[in-house]
Amino acid sequence: MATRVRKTNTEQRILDSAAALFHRHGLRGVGVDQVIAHSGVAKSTLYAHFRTKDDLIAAYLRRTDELWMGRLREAADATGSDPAEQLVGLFDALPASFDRHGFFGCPFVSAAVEAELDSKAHAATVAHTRRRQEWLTGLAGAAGAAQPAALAAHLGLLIDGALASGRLLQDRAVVDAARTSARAAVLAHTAPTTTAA
Amino acid sequence: MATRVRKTNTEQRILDSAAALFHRHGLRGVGVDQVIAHSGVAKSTLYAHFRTKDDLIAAYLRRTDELWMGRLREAADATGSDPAEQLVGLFDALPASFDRHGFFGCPFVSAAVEAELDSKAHAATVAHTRRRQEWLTGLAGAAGAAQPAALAAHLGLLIDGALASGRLLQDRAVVDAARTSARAAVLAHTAPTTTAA
DNA sequence: CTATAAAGACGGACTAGTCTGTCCGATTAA
DNA sequence: TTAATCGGACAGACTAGTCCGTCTTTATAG
Repeated sequence: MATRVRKTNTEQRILDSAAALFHRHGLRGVGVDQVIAHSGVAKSTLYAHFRTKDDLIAAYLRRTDELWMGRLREAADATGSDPAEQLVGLFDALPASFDRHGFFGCPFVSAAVEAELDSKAHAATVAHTRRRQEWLTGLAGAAGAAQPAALAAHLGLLIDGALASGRLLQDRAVVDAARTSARAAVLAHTAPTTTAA
Repeated sequence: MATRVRKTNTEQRILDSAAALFHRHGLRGVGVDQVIAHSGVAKSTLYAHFRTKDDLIAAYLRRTDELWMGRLREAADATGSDPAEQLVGLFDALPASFDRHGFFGCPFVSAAVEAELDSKAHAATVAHTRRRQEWLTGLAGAAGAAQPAALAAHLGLLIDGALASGRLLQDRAVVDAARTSARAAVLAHTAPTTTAA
């Protein structure tokens, strides 16, 4: 028990440092030496918990996926029980992410840029994207969209765009633009009479 | 003259290789040795033309900026002379980019992820983003938008989102979604009666 | 209460390879 | 002659990952 607790603490400490560093400087921009220096952990300890740097990155991305999806769900739920409203409300999670981590964009877009196609890191970004799109597709279906997957793809584009463009423009106002587009897209896809792409 | 031509040829050859490699594997994922191997140029020649790797990256990004802006302008002009139509038509340049280079996303988003804040590469991404937004803002003003800069930011978000999300989802259908949103945004911003964010 | 054993973490040297950037002599062409 | 290029050796810094001896904490047995 006690050992289990300590072990968890160390792993979390490593992952906390990894998250902070990877998010700011990118995956390839951070060496394991920087991670151990930031976390105050011995190199051998890091490698006792993570077999390779790729494994460490994958673990960081998995934890980020959980955090990220949790915030999206929270923001969606906070708007009530109407799925159509939730699809718009989830965008409230974005500015909070800006404040928390700085204007450094979406960790998964960054990872997609930097990870090799055969790495566990790349697999983790694919898994996250799929999870997110499945969730969005489910909500879109509940909202009565004629083509739930198409609406989900549209909303995914708006989420990724808000983070990518927000980083390039260094301006969080793009989040409002994304929400405006999201509302229009949800309306167009759930309109009973008119059919929209 | 002849020397000027040869020099230009060599430089172009290096930049061609750099563009192909950087676009596929990222800035940090490509070493100068790979660039010289791909271009068939001696290392000393590369360093005769570009003082550092950062300079090479910045030159690559400047050339990409010109290419990129050129394609956007072409696609916009191809739709006619109505600025509002042009703002939607420029999205036709996006799928062509997918076909040409593969699903590797926006070079400037990638560069923003990988470049250090004090590098020339980062400065080049900022310059490109600014150029693009100024052009969009001008078009938005000509189209009669109440808040040209806001509409431009909205369209920038859709462009970046289409490329970022297109890469994550590996699906070019997002471009259509982006264009749909763009049309709605242009209409909302240029509607004489209703004021939209 | 004490002795012992196990587990986890520490510190840092070390290997082996990659990276950017420099330098020099030979080659080619105007 | 002069300018551009080539080919490759080279330095120095950085990289991921291994290994080993030591320390501290905790659990257990007597």
